[in-house]
Amino acid sequence: MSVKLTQGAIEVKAISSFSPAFQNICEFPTAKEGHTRYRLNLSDGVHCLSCFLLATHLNHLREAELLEPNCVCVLKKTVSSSLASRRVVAVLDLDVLLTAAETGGKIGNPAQLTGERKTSGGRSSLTKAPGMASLTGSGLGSPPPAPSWTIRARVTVKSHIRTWSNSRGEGKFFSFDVVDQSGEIRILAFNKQVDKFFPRLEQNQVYLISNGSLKVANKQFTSLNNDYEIALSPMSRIAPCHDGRGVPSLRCLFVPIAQLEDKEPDTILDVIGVCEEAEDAVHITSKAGEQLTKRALTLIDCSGKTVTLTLWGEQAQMFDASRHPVVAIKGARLSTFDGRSLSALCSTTLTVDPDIPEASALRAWSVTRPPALVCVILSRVRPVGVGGFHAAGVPTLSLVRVWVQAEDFSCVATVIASYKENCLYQACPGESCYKKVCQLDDGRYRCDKCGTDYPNFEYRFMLPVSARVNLADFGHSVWATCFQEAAETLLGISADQLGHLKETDEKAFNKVFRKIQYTTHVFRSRVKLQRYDDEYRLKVTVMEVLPVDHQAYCRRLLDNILRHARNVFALA
DNA sequence: CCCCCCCC
Repeated sequence: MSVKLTQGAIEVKAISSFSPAFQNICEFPTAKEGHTRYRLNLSDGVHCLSCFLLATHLNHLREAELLEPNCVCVLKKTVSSSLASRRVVAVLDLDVLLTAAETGGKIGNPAQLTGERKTSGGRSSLTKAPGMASLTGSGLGSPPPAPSWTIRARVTVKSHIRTWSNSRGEGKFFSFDVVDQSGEIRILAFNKQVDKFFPRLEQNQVYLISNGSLKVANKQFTSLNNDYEIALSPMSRIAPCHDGRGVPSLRCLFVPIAQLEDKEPDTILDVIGVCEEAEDAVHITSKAGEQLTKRALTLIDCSGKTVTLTLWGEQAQMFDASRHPVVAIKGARLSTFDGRSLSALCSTTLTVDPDIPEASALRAWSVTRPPALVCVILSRVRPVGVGGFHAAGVPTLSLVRVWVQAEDFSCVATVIASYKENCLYQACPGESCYKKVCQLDDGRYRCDKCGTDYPNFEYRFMLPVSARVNLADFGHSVWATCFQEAAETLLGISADQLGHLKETDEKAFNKVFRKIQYTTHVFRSRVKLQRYDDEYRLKVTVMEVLPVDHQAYCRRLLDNILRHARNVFALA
């Protein structure tokens, strides 16, 4: 097997416009704040250049020894730029065409180029700017070179102007977050730059931004996926850019709700979930005597876990909780209240029904899941012991919740247990009464509801069944009660006949129950949340037991989905 | 150079 290197490609500036094949000569790992980045020295057979920076999401290639010296790879996606008069090519995607063993050594005798340029300019992107700074070696101790990049990025959130006064002086400040296709970064403005830039910037607009200086970001105060921030200087320029094509609107790194309990308190993080419940906005007075408006939302995600998110001020008032929207929250603070909960900050971005795959997945999940899904409310889990962590991560108190739109639902479930004791009761024989009767001393049966004594009674069912519901990504067992018709269908015997067996043939009676164990049916059920003192319990009643006819079940499921979708999207 | 962000 042989492959041709793309001779001459190393010298081409517009390397990102095609997919050259290069041989890997060697790589240099660089460690920065715990992250390893690999710089590659690549050869086109004539020249080699060590300006190729492997995107960290490709580190596994190197670490799995797929990208070893002498292998040949094709660069499928790159972004070129030059910062500080030095060329850098970020490698975002590559395929290894030939392994080192297959090439059998270095191809040709390539001459090493330095990648330095006399002129520089062009457009940079957000992930590369920091990479550049580390590659030029202009770290602490030497003055940074004059920055010459321009980024085209969208403002996702803009802070208000804040003034400060402390031992280090006083001044005013605002910041804004921007995204482009490569990443995100926070941009800071102090004092004169506040006056100059604050009025020009609008959320969601795209700008060309140049001439700022990079500084290391304090991760304690941001959820942005960038180790750096840009501070604007008097030389900085910001111009509106009317071509926003390809510039995304928001970048989030969502933490599943179930994982919030593993995160450090006070972390700033991103969460997405369906707004299951929303309190009304309420006015409160803070400890500092400030009048505040707050509103608590309950978010739920595919894990079935929920978390409380508190919104403040305008965000609390403006939020429309009807129709249970998907809520993406970027940069909320994790607190330890009630186990774990979230609080929005001024810099928090809240997006309702965002046009992102995570939202579609949640939406699909929320309309198809059975309404009786049992949820542990993470926010109600009280920490045990010190430090706010749960003993062995086990929730000590959990409540069950019913999906707020609870109503009839159908699911396929398998019987795993049933109670034969007391599954039959002696019911009033009066028409459609069904009230339990008491035997009198004279052998007759009294119905308190009808106020009548009868010579006989009718056996009727009140059959508790534990059924396991299995859907794509979860399994729950639920105790449900089958009344007359449902129980007769399930057991395949009338209450009268079973009552007769109970009195005459215990073996045959027991067999009826053994026979239904591990059988699978469609259960059309009704669910209610009932409160017993301090405890909530789900009350599930089986309305109808149907054979598992997959075609019919799918139709029913589809009806369910459509019905829920109509509720959710308020379609006609 | 900010870093406050509330209430149960």
